[in-house]
Amino acid sequence: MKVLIIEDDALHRSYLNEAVRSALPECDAVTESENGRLGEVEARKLRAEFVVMDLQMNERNGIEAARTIWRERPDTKILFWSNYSDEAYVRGVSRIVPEGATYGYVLKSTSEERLKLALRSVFLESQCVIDREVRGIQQKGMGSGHGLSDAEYEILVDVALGLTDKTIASRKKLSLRTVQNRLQQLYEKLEVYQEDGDDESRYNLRTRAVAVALMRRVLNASAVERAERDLQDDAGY
Amino acid sequence: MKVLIIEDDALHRSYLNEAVRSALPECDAVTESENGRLGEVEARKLRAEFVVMDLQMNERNGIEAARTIWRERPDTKILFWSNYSDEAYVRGVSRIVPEGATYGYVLKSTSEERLKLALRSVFLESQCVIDREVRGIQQKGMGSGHGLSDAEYEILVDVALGLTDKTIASRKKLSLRTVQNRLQQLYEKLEVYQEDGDDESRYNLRTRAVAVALMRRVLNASAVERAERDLQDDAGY
DNA sequence: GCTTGTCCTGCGGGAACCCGCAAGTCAGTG
DNA sequence: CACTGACTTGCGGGTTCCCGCAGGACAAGC
Repeated sequence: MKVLIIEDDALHRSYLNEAVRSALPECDAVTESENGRLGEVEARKLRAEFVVMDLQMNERNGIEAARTIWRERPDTKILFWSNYSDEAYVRGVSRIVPEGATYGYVLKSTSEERLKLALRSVFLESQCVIDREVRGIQQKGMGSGHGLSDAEYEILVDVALGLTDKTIASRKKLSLRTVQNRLQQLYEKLEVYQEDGDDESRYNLRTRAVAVALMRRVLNASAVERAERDLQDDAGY
Repeated sequence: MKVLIIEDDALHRSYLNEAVRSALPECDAVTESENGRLGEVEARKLRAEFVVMDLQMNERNGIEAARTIWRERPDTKILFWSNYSDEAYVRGVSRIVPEGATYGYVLKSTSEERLKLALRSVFLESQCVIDREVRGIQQKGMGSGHGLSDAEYEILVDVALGLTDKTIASRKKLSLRTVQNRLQQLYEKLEVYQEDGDDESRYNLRTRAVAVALMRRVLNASAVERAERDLQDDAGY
């Protein structure tokens, strides 16, 4: 049994290494990669079945790395080990996990015990392990609360990229008015409405929406970057 | 000599603690705080003269914490120890360092030797130590390159907050046209211009600008949050 | 069948935005 | 002094955005 670790922080990497060795005595080889890009090639080379990785990495984001790893080998078992339970990350992960794949998502703040437990559950028992806090975020997105629906999230991303209504419409094959309708739903969800009080302190709803999304951690820079790359791919087909 | 450590990652915290003790034998007390908010009160309580802190923290960002610490005691010596050299952080720090204060900025990726060296230089010799990589970012901002001037940066932040031209104008005591002029400078600097090719793939310049700024790491979520708080303070004076 | 709810679409207008043109201020320089 | 360059302001118009109103498509339920 071989395990691949992808993590750009040296301290965390060695901590993970130790945790893996101690939690999985049946593991006879642990390989380390320092970022997403290297991790991808390493995974390909090793034909890795078991991966534990960070999400926020400089060179290449964990989500992108996981996406290509899973694309090449959908039955890879991946345990995400992240600092944050931001909606942007959680949503990013659930967007790319293939049908029936097993994975885990634990926070770096959890105890060593739980980390080891998660390693065993995910790798040996093929059981999905999601930190309760992360779970909460996930539910909120789906539930009736002030979470965004998929349609709303997609338009949010397009707006955050800086596209015009018209461009979004043609990309998504919708009429202009429909796009604008969804935008209005988005504005309601994000509570970006003008306090009808005095004249001052009015917002540009469009940019205000992305500001609020950023502050609520619904969106983050890497989500925008991923979307940007998809956009470029689209354009230069 | 007492040193205060503010860092929310447990591993990094204990690593720092060890580094401080070994680099500064004259240090007889090391205190740890797990986030910016707690760090502020601890600094006040201890009347700390020597602080080493992370920048990116959940509860309260390092920049905000440093700002209040320096406001109460401008001669505090602070060593920032961060994962990133993003322009947003670097600019955020240089914005708040008081006249004549001594501080340092080293990346977490540097070797233990250099960290210890920085600790001694900043705390004992009152010498500013800035990682060469960080230095590079700093220069780029000032220099003639495609860095943003202060005026441009400020308007970028206001736009990213979602304010309208008119609101920005009245806040900054400028005419509407001036604001729009600065916006155009900003668009040039960020190279946000329509490829005059076909009709499709046009951008909404305003939101596109913040997208580009995010991707270039000129801006990040915490910068927006700081600005938002300042804005609220302004409004509810 | 009728109703109710949800989603897409068109029209139209008022506001905001993007931006070229021109004129004015103010500093520094020959 | 005139001249250049950087910054500010006003005007005007073409475009995009925000959004109310109204109509149509489709599914679910009394």
